[in-house]
Amino acid sequence: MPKGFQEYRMFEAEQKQVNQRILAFCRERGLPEPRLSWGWIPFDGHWGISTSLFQLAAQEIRAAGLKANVQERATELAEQIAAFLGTPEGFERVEAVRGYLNLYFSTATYAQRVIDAVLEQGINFGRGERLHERVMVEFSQPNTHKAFHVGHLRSAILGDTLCRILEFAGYDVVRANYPGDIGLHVIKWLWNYMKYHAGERPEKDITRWMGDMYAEAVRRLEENPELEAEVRALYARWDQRDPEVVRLWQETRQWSLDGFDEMYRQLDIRFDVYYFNSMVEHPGKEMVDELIAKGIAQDERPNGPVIVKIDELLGLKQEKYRVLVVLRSDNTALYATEDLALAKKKFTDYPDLVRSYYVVDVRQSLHFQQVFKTLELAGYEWATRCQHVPYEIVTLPGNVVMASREGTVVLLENLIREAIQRALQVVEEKNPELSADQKMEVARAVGIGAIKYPMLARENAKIVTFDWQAALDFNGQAAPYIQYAHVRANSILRKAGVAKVEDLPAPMPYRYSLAQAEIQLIDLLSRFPREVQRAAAELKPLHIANIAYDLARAFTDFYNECPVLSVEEPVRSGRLRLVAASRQVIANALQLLGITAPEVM
RNA sequence: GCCCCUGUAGCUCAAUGGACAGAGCACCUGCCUUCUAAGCAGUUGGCUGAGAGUUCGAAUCUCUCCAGGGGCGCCA
Repeated sequence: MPKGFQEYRMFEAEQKQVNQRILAFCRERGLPEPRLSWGWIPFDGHWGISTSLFQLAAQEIRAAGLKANVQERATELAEQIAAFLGTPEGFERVEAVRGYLNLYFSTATYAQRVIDAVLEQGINFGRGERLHERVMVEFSQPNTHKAFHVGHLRSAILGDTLCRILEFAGYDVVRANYPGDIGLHVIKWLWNYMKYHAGERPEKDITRWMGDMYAEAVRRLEENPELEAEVRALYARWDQRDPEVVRLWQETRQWSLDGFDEMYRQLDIRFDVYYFNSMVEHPGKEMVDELIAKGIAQDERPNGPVIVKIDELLGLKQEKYRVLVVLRSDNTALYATEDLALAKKKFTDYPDLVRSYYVVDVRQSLHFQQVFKTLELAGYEWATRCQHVPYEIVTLPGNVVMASREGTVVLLENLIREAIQRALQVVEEKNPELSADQKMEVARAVGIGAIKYPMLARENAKIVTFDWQAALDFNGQAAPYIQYAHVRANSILRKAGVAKVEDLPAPMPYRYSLAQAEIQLIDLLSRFPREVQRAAAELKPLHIANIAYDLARAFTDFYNECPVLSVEEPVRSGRLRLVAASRQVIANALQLLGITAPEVM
């Protein structure tokens, strides 16, 4: 649990006070010290804190060595405690229901507290106190000289959102990219280019062009396997750092990087630092030498590779980490070689990292466990601060894995274009009076949001199945629904002449009787900071996706049931402030998801 | 053979160890002179893969099965 977690509970003080009283109650009756776990009342439209007394009842019965009915005793206790508490300061009502104790907040003051806090803190509502702890998140490791497809999107979106959440939760975050800019795939690409396309340059759709060129190279080599020799020769030239090859590699690599930049820009994803695969090739080999010198790695060259028998070194009887190959028998580097050096480089560049996260496909779990354990064995104290954040892949319907070679890919460029195009059609239909620029702006927000949301609104460990129909469906539980709630809130405020917080009515206690929808909405607003901390602690954007949708739904209920502009004072002012607060928290949640909150739709 | 993940409504997914397991999609029926219908209301839909255990209480924790997916010495 991050430091200061308790502070993110908005009603901590009240809860403590009630806890004290219940403690006094127990002492008075000679009951065991209760261990109460407080939660919110789990019914829509009910607002307050709640605990069960089953545990206390069970404790008591056990301590006394009695055989009694816990359910009945808990019910009794709840009733007795409710009577003992009366109506504590700040609460409106206390009720005992079947072993549960529910304390309802005085909405007049608590509603004001929540709404005022949101409006005062604005874009910072929900932001955790700065922890002065730095973490690095490595994500979106795209291969240059290849296509970028929807399968590659999850690491990019998940990583970006985790960065946003961790930063908001209070961490100093370093966003790292790790492009695969060298390797056999690059050499094949260069070979094809030099032989058949010398001098050509990509005009537009750079990434697609790069991908097509790679596919062409693969096809040529499949059709004429004897050409492999040329590729090997070219790889040798690269290894010698032949100036012509290096120059061409640099130039063409940049084309890919330019293409990626364009996609990152459209997706609103940025990086603080780029580590390139090519940067860690030689340092990795040096680390392998070091491992051999330390007696951790075994050198079987030239008849075998350099390996680390991790289980043996740890003295494990059962296989767990198995054997990691850290260098090929021909002295060429593997991913493992490079990952050793990369991990070290990260901590050399940022010695104060408390965590070094790797947002990478779950299939590489064992690989990372091996690499991190090897580094630990080599005596690097920071090795235990490295952590793999696994996620499941994106497949096509029928559990078809996206693979460029199989032609089973949805190119990101196509998806973005289609999504925006489709969104534009819908805007034309729904809101024809907007200007062309506005329509395009909305279409981008909606199209990109629709792409991102499904990748974030499920467990990291669950496969996302991509299908066009679902991706382009803007109805229901999806980003546009949340964006639409934001737009509706915005619309009310606009009509009320509220352009900024200062235009709102003054802070006020909510003395009028709040509708269920209002209570539900305020309750959710108050939960947002907790969800931020939870998402950060568990590394799960899902929690933010859920609260964002819940907020949108609660606001939509409110919108349908509670008129704002046409209602009498002081209800009008109170609701106006609630609308402004709702808009703010929905916007904050969307911001964490990397989804634009539009003003109009 | 060893290890990891998943199994909840027809489909896609939620659910701080707690109160009647909830949404969306799809299907059906309604609702635009009232703050934007990308919306809302209603109807239908479940022995949470099976079994045991821990617990006052299990979709959630443990174990054993079953089913599906993934990983496991020179792929990335």
